[in-house]
Amino acid sequence: MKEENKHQKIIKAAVKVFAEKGFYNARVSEIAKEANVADGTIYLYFKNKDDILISLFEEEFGKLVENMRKEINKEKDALQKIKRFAVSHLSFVAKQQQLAEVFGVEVRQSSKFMKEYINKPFIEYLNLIRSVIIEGQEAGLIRKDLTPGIMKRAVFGALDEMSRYWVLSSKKKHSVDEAALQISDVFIWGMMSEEARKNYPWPA
Amino acid sequence: MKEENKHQKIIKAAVKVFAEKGFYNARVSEIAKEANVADGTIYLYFKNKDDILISLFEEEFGKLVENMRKEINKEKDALQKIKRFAVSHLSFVAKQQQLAEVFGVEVRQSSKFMKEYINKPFIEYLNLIRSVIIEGQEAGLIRKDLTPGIMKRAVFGALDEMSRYWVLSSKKKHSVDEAALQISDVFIWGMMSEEARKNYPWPA
Amino acid sequence: MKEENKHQKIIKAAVKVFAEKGFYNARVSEIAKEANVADGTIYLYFKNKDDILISLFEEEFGKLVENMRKEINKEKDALQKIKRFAVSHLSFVAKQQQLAEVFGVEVRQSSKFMKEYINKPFIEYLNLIRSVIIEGQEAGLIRKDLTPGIMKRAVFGALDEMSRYWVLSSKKKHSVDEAALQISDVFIWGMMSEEARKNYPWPA
Amino acid sequence: MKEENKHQKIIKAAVKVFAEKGFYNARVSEIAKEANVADGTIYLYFKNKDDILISLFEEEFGKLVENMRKEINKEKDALQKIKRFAVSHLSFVAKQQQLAEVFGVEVRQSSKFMKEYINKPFIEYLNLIRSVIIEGQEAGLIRKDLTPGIMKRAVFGALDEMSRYWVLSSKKKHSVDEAALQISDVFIWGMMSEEARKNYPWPA
DNA sequence: CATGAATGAGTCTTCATTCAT
DNA sequence: TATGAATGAAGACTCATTCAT
Repeated sequence: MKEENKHQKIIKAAVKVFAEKGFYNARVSEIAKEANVADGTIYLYFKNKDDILISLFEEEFGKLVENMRKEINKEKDALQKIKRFAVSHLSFVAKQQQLAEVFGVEVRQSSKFMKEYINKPFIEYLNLIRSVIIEGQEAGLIRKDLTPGIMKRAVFGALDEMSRYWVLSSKKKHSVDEAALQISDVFIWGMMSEEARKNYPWPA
Repeated sequence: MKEENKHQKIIKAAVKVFAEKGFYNARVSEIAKEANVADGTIYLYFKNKDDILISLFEEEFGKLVENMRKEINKEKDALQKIKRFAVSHLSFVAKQQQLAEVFGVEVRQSSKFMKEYINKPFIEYLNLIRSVIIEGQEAGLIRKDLTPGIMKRAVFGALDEMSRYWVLSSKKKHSVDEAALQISDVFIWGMMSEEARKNYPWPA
Repeated sequence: MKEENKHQKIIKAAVKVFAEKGFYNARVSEIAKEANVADGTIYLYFKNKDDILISLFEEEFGKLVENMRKEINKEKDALQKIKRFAVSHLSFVAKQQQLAEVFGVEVRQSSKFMKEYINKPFIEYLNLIRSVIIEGQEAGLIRKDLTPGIMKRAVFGALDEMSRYWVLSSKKKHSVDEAALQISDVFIWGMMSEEARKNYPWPA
Repeated sequence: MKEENKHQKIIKAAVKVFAEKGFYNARVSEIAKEANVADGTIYLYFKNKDDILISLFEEEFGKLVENMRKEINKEKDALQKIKRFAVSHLSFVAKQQQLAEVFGVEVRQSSKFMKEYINKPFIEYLNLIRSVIIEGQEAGLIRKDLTPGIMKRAVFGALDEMSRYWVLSSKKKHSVDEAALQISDVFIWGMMSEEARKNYPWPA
């Protein structure tokens, strides 16, 4: 039982340190210490500091995407899927604060070079929402005048801004669940087509 | 007038360089070159590199807040104010891409220390939305079950994510105006109270 | 009188440190200390450690070539020029031990990449001998069956090996002058054409 | 016989890697890979990286000395021995390029500490020439005014510079044999005593 | 006020060497 | 003996900041 996989140990340590300090203020040596390995060991598993962040994204964001895909498929109805997305997203944030913090910050700030690698899984994540919206439009539940590419960003942005607040503030005035419900509710009623509004079973 | 205020010149240069490289990859010497001053001159006007970003925020974000306050006050109705906010916000992004990019990225990534200074004007900006929502709730236009503190973040987040896309992507598939309208429309219909929905003059 | 040119100061310090430790065992920080500048200052004048060595070669070896060109032109006769070359070469070695040591060692060992830059002035130096030999052959003083490209290396190699011994050994059994005379004498008599041997004024 | 002595396997691999990269740019792990052993195995056979080079010298240069001793003893006459030395030396270089490259470079560049060990066999090699010269002087074939300690270096240096060129250049304009003959010829005629010159059977 | 050459603390990264298996 | 994952000391280089002019 040699110890848990070292690659994982380092990723986990990096999440912690990146969350605390941000990528640029994180020291490789601190990640090493956090992971209980020597500095040099990091470089047996990662090409360089950038590569730690990139790998972290590919692997962890990948898991997140897969997980979310399963979550929303538990719902039949596109509008319910949006609600489920909101709840799952914020629940992930609540459970994995540090990881969420890293995702939230680094998706935005990393250098142009890294963005290329980092955005791939992120776009996939966004496109989960896009698919749901298209599905809803085809089913007549969602207004057809709304551009899915705009809406996916609106929905994600609303949730993400909320989670950023939640993650950073120590106060946590609003419970995450409550936020998820309010936000998804507004989007559902805002995007719902005229006819769906008549037939849709209350409450959203 | 050639000898424009040097403080301003440096801020302007910093906006450009921060937008291009991000704060951590920006070199003070590059800002100096862009501003046509010597490296040392920067330190006559700013305490250090952090201080450039902080000042930039305080001053430029301050202007933005003031401007937005005027903009939304051109509308009487809270729902229209929200639409105006969306349009003005994205129009600012379109006109001042670099500044918007700096705002968008650095609000999130800057070190905990700086965040304190940077968040102040940002919170003010968010609270413009909050006030509008409260105003709308008091006027019976907006559902009272929605928490203004959540909704301000939802609205801002939706717009911000959109603008981030717009700023970074070179494709610009969706016109900013179109995005502003769709997003505000969804929020308006989503947040509108039952009774307002009956009386509210079409279109939103 | 701000202090002597810093570029020169660093080169001079590098010669000393490279001579003592060799390029690979030389520490940039030691060169800096020897030159009485900060570590970072080195990088204002040189791209990197390699560049110090390359510049050193280009500049100092360049001077050496020019100097030697003048020296041998003081003689009319190709055979005398060879003697003059030998004497001047070893006299340079004696006067500039450290520089000679760096030249001698690094011409050979530097990485293939640097060799490109380092060999240029070295080849020029070798070709001074080549020209003299060709000149001697044309004047009928030197055997025509000898390939100048081979002989230039033989003459240089003989002197260089001698100087290496002289520079490294602390004993210095043989005076440099004596060595220069013996070596050039052997080459002169060995390369001299049959007819020159009859007419050539004694001693060589 | 597959399981060749591992010590030998490592030396052989080191020759290849040192020749390609030079001692300082050679990686122990690369030698290990080339030798098909684990990194750690190297340290079962050698104290450290330095020790690989030192052993390599002692063993391989030792062989070279022995071999050369036999070669020159095939000739009776000191002048012929010099020719034989030249031809054998360059023929060795041609046949064992990599080893020659390592010898040529590392004799010069290795750190002062290693030089001690490395020079021993090298001095022995040089002294083969010295003995021949003394023998020639005693036999009246070689001028008595020449210092054997100088001449041994001149002869070796001339050949070595030639071989360095031959090993490094890809062009190989001059055949090695031709070079050996020209160089030894010049030395023979240059060192030959007056009286030998009258009686010595042509051609040299 | 302005300059920009100089500083040197701070970090990533490499790689010879070790040691548990 | 043999392995090769792990170590951590060491060094090149960067860049925010200072200060003599």
